[in-house]
Amino acid sequence: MNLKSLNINQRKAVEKIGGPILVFAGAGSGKTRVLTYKIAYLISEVGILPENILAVTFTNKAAQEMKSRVSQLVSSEISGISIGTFHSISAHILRRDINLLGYNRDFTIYDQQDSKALVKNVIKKLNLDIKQFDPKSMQIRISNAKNQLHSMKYIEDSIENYTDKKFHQIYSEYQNELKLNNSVDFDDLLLLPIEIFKNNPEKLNYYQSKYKYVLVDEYQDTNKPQFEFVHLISSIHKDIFVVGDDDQSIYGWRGADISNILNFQEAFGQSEIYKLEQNYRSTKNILEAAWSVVSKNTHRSEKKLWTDNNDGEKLDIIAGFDERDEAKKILDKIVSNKYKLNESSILYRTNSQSRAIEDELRKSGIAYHIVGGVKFYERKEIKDLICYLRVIVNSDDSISLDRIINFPPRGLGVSTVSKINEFREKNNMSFFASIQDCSNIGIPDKQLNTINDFNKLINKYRKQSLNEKGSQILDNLLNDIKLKDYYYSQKTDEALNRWENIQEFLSSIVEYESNNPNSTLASFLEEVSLLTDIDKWNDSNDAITLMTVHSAKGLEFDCVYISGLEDGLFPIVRYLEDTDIEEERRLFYVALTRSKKKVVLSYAKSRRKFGSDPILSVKSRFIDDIPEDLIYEKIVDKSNFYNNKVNIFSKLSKPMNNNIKVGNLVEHKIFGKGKVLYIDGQGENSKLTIKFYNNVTKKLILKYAKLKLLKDTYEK
DNA sequence: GGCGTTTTCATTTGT
DNA sequence: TGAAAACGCC
Repeated sequence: MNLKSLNINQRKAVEKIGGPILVFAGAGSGKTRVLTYKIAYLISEVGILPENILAVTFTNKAAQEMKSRVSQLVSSEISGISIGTFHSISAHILRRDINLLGYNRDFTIYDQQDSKALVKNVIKKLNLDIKQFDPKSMQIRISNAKNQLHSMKYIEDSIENYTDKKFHQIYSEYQNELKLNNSVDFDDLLLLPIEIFKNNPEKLNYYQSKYKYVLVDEYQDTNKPQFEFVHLISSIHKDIFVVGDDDQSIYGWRGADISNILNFQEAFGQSEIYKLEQNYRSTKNILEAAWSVVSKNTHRSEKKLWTDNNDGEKLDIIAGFDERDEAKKILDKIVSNKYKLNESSILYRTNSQSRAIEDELRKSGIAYHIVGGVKFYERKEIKDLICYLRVIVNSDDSISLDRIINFPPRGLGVSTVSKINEFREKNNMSFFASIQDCSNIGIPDKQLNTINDFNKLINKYRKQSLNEKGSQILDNLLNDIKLKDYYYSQKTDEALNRWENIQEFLSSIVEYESNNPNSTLASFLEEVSLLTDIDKWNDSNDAITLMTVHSAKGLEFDCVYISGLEDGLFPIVRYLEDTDIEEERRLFYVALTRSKKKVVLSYAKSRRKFGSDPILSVKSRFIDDIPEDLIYEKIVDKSNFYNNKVNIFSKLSKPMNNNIKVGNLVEHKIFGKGKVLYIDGQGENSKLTIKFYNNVTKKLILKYAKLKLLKDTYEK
């Protein structure tokens, strides 16, 4: 095999066989190339069969690309190879073996919305106050516990107060309910295979000998369960090859554990480490800017990217008066630039920032596509149909059943449903099982008849699903439940639009079936829950791409616009305590290193948050970290327009009665004394985050809060 | 008891 | 801005 196109370190990493290998691969250093060549080398030079290789990528799209590149290199059939994300690989293992844990193979995969709904049901079932135990934060806490591999026993042992105690109850009941529903959440997808391996040595043994060589991409973003998974599979043969870059670790909030990569050697034993430090992607100026940011971090492995590329263009900085003006100025840049639209991307920290930019793009007629945000399959009208399909495949799935039992409205409201729920809780049975036989629990005849009709409908489709295609089932179902009439009768644009989306959904399942001839309805549902926007994205259309920095990981563009560079937004701050500034810096580093040729940084001097009055903002400290000599042009708003607006602001700000700063001790009429943790914006509209002495944290608008400043000293 | 309408309230990032 | 909860009408 010809390895001439690899540099010396890349080549060493590819040719080294036997034992654990860690490749530190900086941004743009040819990481994908190394992985692709490594797999091809294993197949064509070492003689390992494709079906004995497990390669884990970060997105499904990356998996597809890697597969097709490898097959080009080896010129032989590789369809037996396992390439995919942790979640899709785990899902496949569970489809085969989940019965060992007492679930059945038709299990549903719950997204966070479903999980939250289940947590909420559990809280209600345990008669706890929904205000005191917020379903969303309980769900996050459960997810964190799972990502930390905390066992139920551990959680029980570390109960310190009432909240902990109730949390333990909620978590444990949540897990019971999941099983009763024959459903798994995203975290279970990773945890259950590990449980299978631990309880069934012969299964572990099977996968250990099936996957003789294990490769992991983006290793810096693996969490504890993912580590455990690959560690178990490779623990005998130790043939594991991981690639990553600690500087690009941006998923700490999701449990990604940077020590996985930093402690690789300790975990896997005697191993080889290679460093790829030559960057082939970006100009010197971009790399230097990126370096000036990330080198401020203290927790990182020592390395510095370099490049043979030329200096290239310097960076531009744009400041808009507000988010709309920022967007307009970005558009001006896009128009005057020489870079192609499909080689350009506008990045932001939060999805909500896309709106202002989208509006301006639409006005000026520039083509764009947007990745992320509210996903297609999460739209209400689509999710409703998915829930029908889920119930048809897995009738134990109560969360989905709950969603469709009265959609479209058929006269089964809250009181009927809660009667059924009481009944099923008493008998610890699934929702569907309880509607089979609920004639003696005080439901009026009218509703009872409706339930029977609904029951017949579902059973009809359960039978159909055994030999009909999913697309056919969906088509029949749409007619049966008269959805078209339902939406058309509303006579609103929104309803018509929803019906159009449903048509699109129908064609997506048709397309899926033609691409996957042996597919089932269950496999379609699995794909739907694991596929992300980025997996479907392609840059072939002549359109600019809008997405979050997180979504842009692994991608590259000629020209990258990084917008919303304001303190508090990027780096983002909620509560001072839980902001990981180093991770924010890495995120900015990832954003910069997406660019090959040109970087444009932008911020707005004021910004509206969900339609409210504008709040003055301050330019990001990250901009100040970049040396002046790397900046070409600063387009700062000096127009009268801006100055006028500023005057308006200063007028508004006049009645400001005090100068409250972060760290000050203040007193509120109702909440009492507290410490100012964070101030969002400036002037009387600024929003203060205050932690009061009763341990309650509140966000208050300065002009309404009527705070008394008690102590004007900074506390650490 | 169901269902449409009004009000509230919350926003990082995503498999 | 948009979804979920609370409200109030049939």
